[in-house]
Amino acid sequence: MEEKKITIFDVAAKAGVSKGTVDRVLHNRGEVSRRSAEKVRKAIEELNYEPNFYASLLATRKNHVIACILPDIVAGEYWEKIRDGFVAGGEAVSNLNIVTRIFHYDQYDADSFAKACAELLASNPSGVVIAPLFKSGTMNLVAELRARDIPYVYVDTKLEEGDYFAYYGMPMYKSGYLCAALLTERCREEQVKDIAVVRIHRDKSRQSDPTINRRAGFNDFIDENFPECNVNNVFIDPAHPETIEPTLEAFFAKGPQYKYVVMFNSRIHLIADFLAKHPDQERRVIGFDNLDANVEALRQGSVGVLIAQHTEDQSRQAVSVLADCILMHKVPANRDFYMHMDILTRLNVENY
Amino acid sequence: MEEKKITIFDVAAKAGVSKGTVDRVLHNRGEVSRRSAEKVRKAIEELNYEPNFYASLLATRKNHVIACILPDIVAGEYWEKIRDGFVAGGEAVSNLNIVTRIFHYDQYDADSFAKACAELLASNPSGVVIAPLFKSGTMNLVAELRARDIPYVYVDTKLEEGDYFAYYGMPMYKSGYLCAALLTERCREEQVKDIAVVRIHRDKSRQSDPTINRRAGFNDFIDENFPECNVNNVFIDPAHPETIEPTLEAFFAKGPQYKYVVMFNSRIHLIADFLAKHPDQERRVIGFDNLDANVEALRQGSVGVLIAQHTEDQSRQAVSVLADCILMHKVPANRDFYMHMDILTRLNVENY
DNA sequence: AATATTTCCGTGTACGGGCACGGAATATTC
DNA sequence: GAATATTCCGTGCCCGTACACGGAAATATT
Repeated sequence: MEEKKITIFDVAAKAGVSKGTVDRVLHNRGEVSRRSAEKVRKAIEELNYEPNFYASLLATRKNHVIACILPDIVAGEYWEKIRDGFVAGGEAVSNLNIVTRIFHYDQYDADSFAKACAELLASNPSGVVIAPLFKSGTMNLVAELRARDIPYVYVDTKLEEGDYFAYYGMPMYKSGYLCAALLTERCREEQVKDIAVVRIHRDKSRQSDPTINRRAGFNDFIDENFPECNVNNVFIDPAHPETIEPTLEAFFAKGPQYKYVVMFNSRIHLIADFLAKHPDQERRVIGFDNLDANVEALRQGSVGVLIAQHTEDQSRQAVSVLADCILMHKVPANRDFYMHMDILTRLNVENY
Repeated sequence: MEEKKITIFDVAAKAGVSKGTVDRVLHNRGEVSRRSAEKVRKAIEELNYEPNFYASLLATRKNHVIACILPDIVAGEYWEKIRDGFVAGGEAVSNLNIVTRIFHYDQYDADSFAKACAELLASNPSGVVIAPLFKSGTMNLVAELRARDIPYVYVDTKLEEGDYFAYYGMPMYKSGYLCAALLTERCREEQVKDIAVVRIHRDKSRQSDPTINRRAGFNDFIDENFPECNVNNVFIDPAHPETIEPTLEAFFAKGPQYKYVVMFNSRIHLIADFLAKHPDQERRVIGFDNLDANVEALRQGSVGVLIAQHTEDQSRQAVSVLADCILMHKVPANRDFYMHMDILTRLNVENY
């Protein structure tokens, strides 16, 4: 319990060198003969020495930078939560001689991403958090980070490459599967005939659909359990808000009576007004993420369930895990962290 | 951004005294004249001085004790999670010259509680976490803590008194209400006629029922939405496991066909075997808390939904908030922290 | 062999605050 | 008014690490 704390002096004595030498070994500052370095490492090992965290903090004058690159923020939308989590994580480590910096890019402009990457690298970070949307740009970035031996953590989405330090995100396929299960739960097969999926109109040449796996999970569940069911898409364009209502109007008017309505991205709030105007006791509506507007729709009743995650935790923990790495060289046991999928209804949304 | 950090020397200089005096004022160690103390306080105020956290950690040799008093642990049951959270919280602050100690008591023996209290007080804690079951014993404890000016935090349950430092727990009434809503969701009134509530046989002279508010919330929802519905209780006695199955057997055999089964404590797993032996597609079973055995029952399908919380977080955060109080005199903005009620099904239990 | 370079490593001080110690100033006692 | 007690407060060392500095030893250069 009350073990004597091993200090750098103990190590120095055991290795037969001075504390300066031990320090040089500890920080790879060079200027140590191979023989001495070996003795020191052995002493550290045997004594099980670990530096006093706070003495280091006190003595060091350098600030580490943890940088984050993510899309421009639109108030109330998804990336704002990622940003908030990053900021919160930054506050938590601000006492530890760590500062955080954020670099934004336009999610529709690959060049802006490259530019943000350059700025990020210029800030000489000791760790990086990446919310990637552009694959090739991200490849370039991580290649450079790898070359500089800077650890990086993906949030939201990861690239399938081997060198990232950690990843935080939602299990997309499973979330779609869960969505379908919740949508149809306690329904017999014959009851579920038509499902309306509201999607975002997007230019496929520019970006891949980040919810594609979620959709796959959804469809698989439906195929397995309701093979007769039709899943019909309607596309809305948030860039032209005035077109949303007419589009929905037309879609819902002409088709069958849709009792099941889903959106796979975080923007179910975009159709909340429409749904509220056409109330239907029987209708089951499910969306994703606890954006304020979505929660409001949940409270109002136009949305029945939100599948949410503690989005902020992704980036908050990313900062935390990077800080641990930078300051104490800690490496997490497993590097893929999947967020829990929370089921939110009007009744349990309160303390979320 | 790069403001010069104010040190104790700056304060001393400004107040025209030595750092020793400033230090005495800072720690209320007395031996300072009213005049000097005033000057020092003024200087601190004006310079907006705050001590360097890590320097003080480095310099101090004293270990603070955070103590926890809670029932004996039965592996896999509720209090184990509270204990684990406390331990985890303790690890998180172990670098901060804080040690944690746990004192157990027999939840059926008020004397053992008093004894544990005495031991706890003898450990001279700087902060205390209390999982209270005995009201009057707890009153005695907190009276003493108050006299000694030791902050204490309730977890799980709180006493209605004014001086606790914080409280972490589940909103019991609401959780019962939510339970009823989930049990009956998407059902028409005429469908819900009979609900089976499985309860624990207990000696009322010894202990009050900790789930009483949850039951109230449940009943209120049912009364509001299904006024014709019968809620029937069956009592099982975990002290005599062999009696459980016959009891249930008899209850379920003679009554109506129960499609709705609920338990308000964390022990739904006790009836999972019975339910598995008498499968019923239509049956809806809801329990509380993500004990391993409960999660297993959820996976197997004998339980449909668990209303869970991050139980460990209660005690983990209790430690954290006490550490902040002890080391930095921080006081949380609001002292009642209600856990979020998570809805767990087979499909989303995985990363919980 | 004398000098210059490089490699290696010990010393000393800074970081900011806790606290023991003892001295000075003031108050109390006889 | 001297002796004693009490109150008050400054000094100095300690905590464990980082790093600048400069010196010694080893190696290279002439």
